[in-house]
Amino acid sequence: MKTIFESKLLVVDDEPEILIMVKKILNQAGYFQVVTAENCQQARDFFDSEKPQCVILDVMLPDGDGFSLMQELRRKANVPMLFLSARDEDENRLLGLGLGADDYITKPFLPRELVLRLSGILRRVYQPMLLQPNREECLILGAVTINFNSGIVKTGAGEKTLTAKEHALLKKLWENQGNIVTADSLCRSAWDDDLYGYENTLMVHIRRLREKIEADPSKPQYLLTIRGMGYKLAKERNR
Amino acid sequence: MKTIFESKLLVVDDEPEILIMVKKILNQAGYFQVVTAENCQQARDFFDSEKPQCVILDVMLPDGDGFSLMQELRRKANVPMLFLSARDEDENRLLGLGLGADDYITKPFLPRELVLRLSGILRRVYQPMLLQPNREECLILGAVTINFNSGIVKTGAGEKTLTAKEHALLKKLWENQGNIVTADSLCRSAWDDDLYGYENTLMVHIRRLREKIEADPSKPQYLLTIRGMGYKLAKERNR
DNA sequence: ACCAAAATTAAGGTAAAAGTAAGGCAGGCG
DNA sequence: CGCCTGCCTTACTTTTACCTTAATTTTGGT
Repeated sequence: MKTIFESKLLVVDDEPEILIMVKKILNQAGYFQVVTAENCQQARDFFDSEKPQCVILDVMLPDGDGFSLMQELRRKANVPMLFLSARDEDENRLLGLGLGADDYITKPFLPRELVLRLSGILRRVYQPMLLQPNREECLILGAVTINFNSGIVKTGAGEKTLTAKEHALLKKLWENQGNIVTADSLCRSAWDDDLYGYENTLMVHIRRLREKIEADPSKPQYLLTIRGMGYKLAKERNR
Repeated sequence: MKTIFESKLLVVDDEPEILIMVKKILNQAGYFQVVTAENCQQARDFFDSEKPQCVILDVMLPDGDGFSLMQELRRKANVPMLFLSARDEDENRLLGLGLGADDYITKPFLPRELVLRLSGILRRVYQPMLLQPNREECLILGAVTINFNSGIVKTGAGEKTLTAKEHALLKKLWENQGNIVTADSLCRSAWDDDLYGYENTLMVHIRRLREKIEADPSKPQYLLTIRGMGYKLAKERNR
């Protein structure tokens, strides 16, 4: 299962500063891979080529209006769409919601609110059945059990505790279990800003993780290296 | 599956006039069967007996707060929950959304907006199958399945893993499945700059790919050579 | 039958990743 | 306030998996 955390997200707005701001907010949240467009035409092109899992769009665009664009894009793929609007006009808000927008956010908005509303929608849309807040967040790999709530790794031998970085990295891998996760993507989810020289830092952390979850860290069975591509948390015991 | 039109909806608020108003609005909209509660205890009882498909609740309740109530109810059944709040306080809104509320509406609100937001959420939650989220990037060739997310090739015999170059080449071929792809075009998509003496390097990689996806690499059925032109990934099994 | 294009094979090179150890920094505690 | 402890980062060496090269063989079209 893919998670919302690899979601590609298309943001359409004609104000560059808004694009930059939204992109920054969402990159910090680390959940989304953001693509931006400044007008309807760009949006159409990106929508076709990038196949985003969600769209945020302004009501006013230089070459058309957001309402029509939403309807047009929705015909191609029914992904969630959120409006961003400069003015808080009741009429527009009702129109947007009436046309099936998943939310309607007014500028200026709180960065965190944007992230929360967005992840709420994505969570509902893409994992509707899985939603069990407070569920025990456990990853089971053969004889090893990792509890993300407590950060404890239980092996046959005994218990170990995950450090903050290990926790973040392993969670990201878990969220994409079975799929290849790039080093870049891992770093972005575990570090706030860019990590210089991360090539190695990441590896050291991977190594520590392996020491905690693998029987033989030199011959990993779960946390696998995909040379030239990234890392992967195997779904099943490997071999 | 139940449609949204038969949805039972639990509204929890301690102000009777709000309850009456919401009930009236929603009954007029005609979509919902509304059940009301004035405090946490009633809400719990109704929740258990009526099993509503959605809950709207106030933040302030006489015998507890809406946040805790939401978490408690959600543990029982993961239905969408919306907050209604008297004051528009950023902090509370962020808290509510952060705890997983599906929306947070401030009093006073537009009747129509409540209906629209509610039906939007219900539509998303209860008809999620309309979406095709993150479709699995899979190529199926007869008995062989290639998953590009995990980089795994599954055959009747077992599983093999694609290397970075193989991954890039096969993806390019897949994108042009059924059409001839020139050697040059393949190289450009798998290598950064020009590859000198690639004629052969490419062939070696093609060979390796065939070993992974073909039953008999010497008699390819899918990854075909078009002499003098390039390669082609067959759409159907080639005799 | 001839020739060019493509396939095959195996060996060697190389960059990516692993491994190791030491230094640095922050948070907790006396 | 300063020491201590644990975690994170850096720098460097070693290993290895993948890629490339090169030399030979096979194939298919004319």
